[in-house]
Amino acid sequence: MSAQPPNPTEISPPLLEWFDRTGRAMPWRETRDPYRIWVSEVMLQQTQVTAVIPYYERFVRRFPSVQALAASTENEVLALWEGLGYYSRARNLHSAARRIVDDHDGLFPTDHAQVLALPGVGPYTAGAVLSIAYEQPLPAIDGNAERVLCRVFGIEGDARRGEARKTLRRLATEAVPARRPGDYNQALMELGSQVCLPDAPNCGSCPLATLCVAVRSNRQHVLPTPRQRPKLQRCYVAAAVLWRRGRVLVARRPSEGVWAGLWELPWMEAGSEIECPDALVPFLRDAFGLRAEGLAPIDHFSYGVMNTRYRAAVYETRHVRGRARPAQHEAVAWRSPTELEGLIMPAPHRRVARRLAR
DNA sequence: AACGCGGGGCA
DNA sequence: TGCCCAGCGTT
Repeated sequence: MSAQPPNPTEISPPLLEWFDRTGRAMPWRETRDPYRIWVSEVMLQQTQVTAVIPYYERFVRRFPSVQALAASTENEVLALWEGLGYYSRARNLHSAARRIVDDHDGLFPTDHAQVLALPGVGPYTAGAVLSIAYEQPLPAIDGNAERVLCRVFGIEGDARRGEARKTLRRLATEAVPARRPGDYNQALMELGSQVCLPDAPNCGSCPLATLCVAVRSNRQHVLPTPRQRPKLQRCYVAAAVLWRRGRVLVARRPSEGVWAGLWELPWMEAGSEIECPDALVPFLRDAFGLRAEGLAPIDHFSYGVMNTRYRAAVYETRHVRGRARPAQHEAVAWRSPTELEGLIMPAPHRRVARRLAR
């Protein structure tokens, strides 16, 4: 009962027509400047459009050109990135800007291989920037576009691996039109995010419905084939708010690994639900050389990162003795809740800091 | 509170 | 190819 997949060249005309009619206005759609397109594409990685817009506007106002970005310090860039998360994106953006100035005369490269060689730029970002800014007919397959293509062409199997992956890439490449490839790529992603939704696709208003294998075989809900996902891990953490003269202890993480170089509250991981702060006391002694007493619970919340679900408990005390000396951190500091605003902190720690400032 | 998702670096 | 990185919007 398999419907015939469409010819890849049939996709772009109805899609572009739909995009011209319904495409949303976005600040980075007002420009053909490859630098701005690039900044927007990096910000849009794992972050939604509405969250990106204010960050994008602030960023290009502060750094209007690749030269301005390259001339700044990494810390300035991270400060503007604060709140967007996944800070390696900002570090890569900054280091790539320096490379563009040093090696490419300050012009965003037009050569595909040179673009792919920039830190933080992979197949998606390279295709997006080169197609949108330079009209190069390259595909830009993000998660939304992948879902649309799997449904339209009826691609079975995990599209990230094996035969399905090859098929997807071949058809995606053939489907990119020579004219308006950048608009086509944006249209495909926008269709995925606005119409071809994961759970409840709105096929009635989809410009590709008549071509779509999934629609014609009524398999919208089984395509794309779900990926195998590892089982969810659960973790427990306890964080400490240590007060001294109206300030709390924060520590700067090492420059490698998770949350590299960011400031955080003292915290530890535990194998099971933490019922009492007893485990924190020896931890604070070992990691900071501090003797804490009277830790009392003030907050708890949960957050997830990919495959792990964390349950966090926050304890505070004013009874801390000793001079803080970090064993695993690069630095420690005592900061008032207001001063914490100026530090770059990971999302869960920022949450606690904001609570202290209220 | 549970759930589901993404793109790039790197060995 | 498989792990690492380490957040948020939706339900």
